[in-house]
Amino acid sequence: MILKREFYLQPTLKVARELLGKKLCYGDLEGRITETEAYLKDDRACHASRGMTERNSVMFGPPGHAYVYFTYGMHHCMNVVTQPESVAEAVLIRAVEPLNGVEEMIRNRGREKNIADGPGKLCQAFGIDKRLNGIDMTRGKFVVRDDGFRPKKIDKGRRIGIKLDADKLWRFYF
DNA sequence: ATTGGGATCGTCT
DNA sequence: GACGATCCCAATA
Repeated sequence: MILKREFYLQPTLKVARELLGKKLCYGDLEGRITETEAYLKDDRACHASRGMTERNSVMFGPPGHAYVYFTYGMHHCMNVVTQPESVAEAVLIRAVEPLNGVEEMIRNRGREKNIADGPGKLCQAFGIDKRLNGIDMTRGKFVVRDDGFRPKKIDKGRRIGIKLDADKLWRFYF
């Protein structure tokens, strides 16, 4: 079943944990989510922490929508917005294990290994870019599904690549 | 196995 | 005008 609005209204740290093991689906491409990071409103590492800008405005919108941004001049990263409108929090999808459409992902990536084991890599593998910024992930062809899979054990650690609030253990993986 | 540098450009100060 | 919620390759140990 497709994850719906209520799922994304739970506390953001809980959403980040519970997204692990769910399936990220974009058309026929599917991958098991294996790593996430939470970004909270009073968190200096969060793009929204210094107010709304054109880039981060989707984070201030309704839950269950995709926040896709472009960074380092060459990579896209994707989040799912959590919390009600005007509460700017989100969960970054950092890695997935390819399940379906692997051949297409390999084509998109131009290599056979390390297909989707990073936030920029999975966006390239799935063909996710700014065109998907702001779209509703509770319906349509870009969604997260629960197929009953549950991770055996979930680990946590520091978030990657940030300077501010780097001590928070808000990265989850299995 | 780990580390360091370069690529590259949209966004924010 | 500076720098990033990154990736890849090459060099090192």
